[in-house]
Order: sequence, then structure tokens, then C-alpha cells
Amino acid sequence: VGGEVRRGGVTLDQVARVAGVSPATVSRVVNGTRNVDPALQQIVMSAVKATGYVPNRAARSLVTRRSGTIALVVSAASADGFDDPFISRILGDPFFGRVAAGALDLLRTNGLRLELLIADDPATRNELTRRLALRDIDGALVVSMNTRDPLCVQLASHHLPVVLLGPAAKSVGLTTVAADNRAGGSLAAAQLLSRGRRRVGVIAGPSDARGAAERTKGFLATMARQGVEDVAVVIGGYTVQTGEASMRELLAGRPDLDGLFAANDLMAQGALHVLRDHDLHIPDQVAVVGFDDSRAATDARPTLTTVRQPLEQMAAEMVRLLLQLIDDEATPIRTTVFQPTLVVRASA
Amino acid sequence: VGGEVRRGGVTLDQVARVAGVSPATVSRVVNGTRNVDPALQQIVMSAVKATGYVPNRAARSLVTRRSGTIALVVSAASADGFDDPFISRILGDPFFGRVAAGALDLLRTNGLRLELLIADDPATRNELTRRLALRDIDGALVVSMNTRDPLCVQLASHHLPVVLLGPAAKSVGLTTVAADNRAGGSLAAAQLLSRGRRRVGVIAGPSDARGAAERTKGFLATMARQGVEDVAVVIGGYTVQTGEASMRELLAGRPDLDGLFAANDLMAQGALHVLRDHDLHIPDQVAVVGFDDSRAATDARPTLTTVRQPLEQMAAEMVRLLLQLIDDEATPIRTTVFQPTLVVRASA
DNA sequence: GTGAAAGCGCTAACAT
DNA sequence: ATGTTAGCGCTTTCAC
Repeated sequence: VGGEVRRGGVTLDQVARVAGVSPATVSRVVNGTRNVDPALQQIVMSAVKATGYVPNRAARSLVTRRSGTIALVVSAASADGFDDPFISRILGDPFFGRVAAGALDLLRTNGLRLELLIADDPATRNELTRRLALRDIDGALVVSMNTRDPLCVQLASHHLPVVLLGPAAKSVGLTTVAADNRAGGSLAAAQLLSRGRRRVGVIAGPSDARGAAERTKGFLATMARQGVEDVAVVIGGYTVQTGEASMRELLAGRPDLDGLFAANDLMAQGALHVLRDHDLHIPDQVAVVGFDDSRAATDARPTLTTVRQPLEQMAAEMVRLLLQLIDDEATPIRTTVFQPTLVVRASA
Repeated sequence: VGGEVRRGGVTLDQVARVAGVSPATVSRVVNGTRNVDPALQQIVMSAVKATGYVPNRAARSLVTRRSGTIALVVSAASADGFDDPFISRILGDPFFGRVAAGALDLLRTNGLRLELLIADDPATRNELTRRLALRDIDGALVVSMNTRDPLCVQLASHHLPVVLLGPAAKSVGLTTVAADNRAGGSLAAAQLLSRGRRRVGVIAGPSDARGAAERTKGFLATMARQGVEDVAVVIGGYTVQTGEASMRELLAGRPDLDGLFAANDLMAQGALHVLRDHDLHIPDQVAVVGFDDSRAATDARPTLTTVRQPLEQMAAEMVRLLLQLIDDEATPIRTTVFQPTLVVRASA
């Protein structure tokens, strides 16, 4: 109203004028470049503060060819459902929330922005690839829900700055951060064993899910090592409903079951429902271990003993690796593996 | 390898050369400006396709003073906990996921980007305000978790392009999209009434939560209209644990309860646990209605009858309103209210 | 209806 | 160590 003062913000030139130096010097100070006289540096800093200067991102990007933005990509194969609910479900998954929070935390201390992206069809996948190539996005953090993901192969083939959160599959030519799912399965087995359970079953994850097979393998290996060879395994679909169905199936084949490992908490929750319907006491009659330490674990009754991945730390490591990759394209592809931990609650 | 062809992408000038026109004309065509000869238009379009041209966002932003990015802001008062888990929890909340998915859907058809932002302290709040003022972000979609939120008042006072998802409180001078929580409470009451329940209780939300009070008011009003005046109300904290405690309290004061309304699904889930422990059959002995239609509703046993807000549609409307606000700063402040619906499942 | 020209605000050679 | 200069790729008056 009446004053078009500073419409659009203070520019670097204005700061330079106030400080009585050249724009280049201001730029150097602002960007923390060395080789600037400490005295001048002070003067410029004051001028910056006095004017309230803040760099124009677009202008800076134009010349540096860096957007200052990195993408958090949720990759959906879009094979099944492919409607809104599916995307909502991923975005609303505690798993995703922990990753986003972990990434954001480190990103903002680096002055970088996080763009949320859904890559669920060829068009959006191509656009992401293009934007990455043009540095419209500096790099991408990819969270993929299953192993045979078209986005991953596409990204890998173009050699773009991308870090994947996923199974430690060496197959993908992408820098990857993963949890040691096998060790996680082992942890679950050890807990059941320590509770004296040897008539155990497992509700495994779907074959194409991230690391599901590893969890089961680790579990079975540790059981076998203690002489427990006869383990019933049924495959679920990572939902409460499939957990229920699988539990019923397991119980039908082996009514004397005294221990259960479910490859995620949701299926464990389903199992809990069925066990209760069968009047089986948890953990006395059947001990149950889940995986993920999701909200379902704390909200179930009894509360769920489960395996937890350090997702926030993993996300932070993803950012670190990505920043390195952006900084130096020649950084070799690496896989970092994190160890899960057992969270003991009431169910086992 | 060996070819630095098109390093950094095709520029508008290159397209112009290929098409045999001036850069200005290409710009006009690309931006859909009228007053361009249809014939030339075709030529330019071909050239664009042939070269694989895609506009440089930074350059465009620099001159248009629009970033093409809108922020999805999660505002946390940071009063309590204030550690990572808190943010993770919000981001991993299905509520948030549905909003993000709804917004993203409309945004990408408009060629806009979504930046994820956490505003949990004065510094980040100020930065957001500044970025909005400088058009480093074109506008913000704000999801606030409680009513007395410092971010909202700050944003409102600066008259920035912001749309709030929140209670229909007229107090805030912000364009707002809200659900009719009172109507939602009414829906719950009507359902309980239709099941013949008149000895009812409610587990209300915390006093500072978005719309919690309205839900209770709507419920009580509808009950009263049917002559049910004596309703026990206890206040919970929107968690399973507080739901359990509240349910116990309710049952202690009124052992003959035959209907319950919980202001969110999590508390309803907690109530379910307690009712089961008391060997009370659901819904025969006690009918339960929740609120939100979150994952907890479908994963609980029995499945939860609940009130659903059309969050995806609400998010889309937020985007529409925000775009309007960005386009014309003088757009008057408005509040749009959406009607919730009842989702009938097994618990009532 | 189309082209020429002037920047948007910044950084990075290059010169000093 | 600092200043001068030349753009980055685009849109947009302004002439024609």
C-alpha cells in the first residue's frame, strides 16, 4: 500500500552498494568462499543483515546449474490397484514418514529442499529421469516398494545421482542403503528360541516385496542352527487380512504351534486376532514376533515384540551418500547395510 | 562418453534456430500465448518435439518471479516432545498421506511441484514467511495439528498466499478448507441411535485438537434431540493408550453403557481392547463408532464403523483455492466446508 | 503476428 | 585479495 519498496527482495547489488564493495565480493562472502579480507567480510555481513538480503534461488540456480532441490520419490509399480488409495497408503505409512523425517532433518541443515514425487507410470518416470539429467532436481532419494521396479533400472542405466532405499540386492546398479533383513529374521528366531519355542511357524512376505525373502531366510537359518528344522511357512501379503488368513492356515496344519514370526507388524496383528479367537494366550501359549516396529506394534494388544530398522538413520545416510554423488559424479556405487534391533514388548 | 552433445539440455534459442523463427515466438508457443500464426505454431511444436526441448525452470522463474513450487507445510507447535518421533508420526499418519496424495494429484496436472516442509520452530516459521514473500515458494498448503498455532497467525498477518486445512474457525484470517466436524459427530450419534443405543458415552479429543470439540458437540446435540441427555464424556489424547484409559473410566462410571463414540479411530481401537477385556460383545452389548476412517478402522477387530472426511477432495480444493490466491492476491478469504460420511463396518 | 533487445539476480572467469 | 565483465535461459516490452 503506497510503498513498492523492496518489492521482490533485496538484490546482491544493493548489498554491494551499501557495503561499498563489488557484487563479486558480496557473492564470495555469502557463499563462504575464502580469500576474502576478514575486515571486508565483517562489513559485508553487516550489510547483509542490515538490508535483510537473501539470495534469489532462481538466479543462483541459473548459473550454478544446481536446483538446490532433491526429490523424495515414491515408486509404485502401479501393477495392481493403481488408484488414489494406494498412493495415500504409501504416503501415510509410518515407514515412509520415518524416512521423510530422517531425510528432511539432514537436508535442511544443508539448505536443501525436499520435493515429494510419485513415480507411478512411465510418463512420470521419464519426467523424473529428464529432470535429474537437466539438474532441475539435483538428486533423488528413491523409496521403492518392490524389487522388480522399472524406475530403478531406468535410473541406473542413465547413471544419475540417485540413492535407493531397498534390499541389498547387488543386481541394481544403484547406490543403496538397506537394512540387514536376514539379521532381522535371525533376531526374531533368537527371541523365540530364548523363550523356549521350537514348534514355530512364519508368515512370510510376498515374494516381490523388499527384503521379505531375506527375513524368512534369516529366521529359518537361525532356527536350523538350533536344530529346529520343521518350520511351517506360509506367504502373506503384508496386510492384516492376509495375516489372519495365513495364521488360520498355519494353525490348521499345526495346532500345537508355540511361536510365530510374521514378516511385518500388520500380518502379526492379524495373527494376534486369530490367535485370540482361538483362545490361545499370547505369549504363554503362542509367542509372536513382528517386523518394522510400526504403529501397529505399539497399538496392538498385547503389544508386539518386533524387529526395528533404524529408518531415520538410514534416511540420513541416504542423504549423505546422495550429496556425495551429486558433488562427484564419479563416486563409486556402494551399498550400506544397517543392522536392525529387537524391540521386546509383550507378545514374545 | 565422448559426446558432450546437449550437455545441460536444449535451449529455447536452439529450438528457434531449428524452427527458423525468433526465440520470442518459441516462447509464445511454449507458453500457449495466443496471437501466433497456426502454421508457425505447428512448425515450432515439431521443432520442440524434435529437439526434445524442455524449459529451464530456473531461467523462467528468474524472469516471471514464480517458482512453480508450492509447499506442503506440516506445522508442529513443538510444545511437547519435539523430537524426531513426533515429526515421523505426523508424516506417517494416514491423515497426512491422504492430504499429500490429494494435493499432489492436482498439482502435477498443473505442472507444479510440491515441497515438503516442517515448520516446528520460530526460525523455520520465519523462513517460510520470507520465502513466501519472495515468491521462492508460490504458496503454501498448511496442515496444522492444533488450533492455537503460531504459524497461522504469522502467515495471516502477512497476507500471503496460504490455504489452511483446519477447523472452520473464523478467528484465523486465512482461507480455510475444513470438514464439518459437528455434522460428523451427528452422524455418529444417529448411527448409535438407529441401533437403539441410548446409554452412551463419548471419548472426546484433546481441547486443542483440530475440531475435536465440534465432534463432541454435534454428537451431544443429536443425542439430546432424541431425548438422550445423560451422556458421559471423558477427554482422551487421540492415542490408543488414552482411549483405553478413557474407556475404563467410562465403564467405571456407567457399567451399563451400550454405545460409544470416540473422536478418533485410535481411541476407538483402545476402547475396543478394553471392552474385549471386559467380555463385552461388540456391537451387541456395546456399539462403537470412531472418527477418521484411518487404517486403524479397517485393521481393528471387529472392524470399526467410523466417520470419514473426504480428505483427498479437501486437499484438491485447497490446491484450487491456493492457485486462485496466487493468481489474484485480492481474492477474498473464504472457508469451504466439506461434509463427512459414515462408513458402516462391524462395530456399530 | 513477429522479431530485436533488454534485462531478471547471480556466479565465475579473468584481469588486476 | 578484489573488481570487471560476461553470460546462465528465459520472458517481455517495444517496434515493426
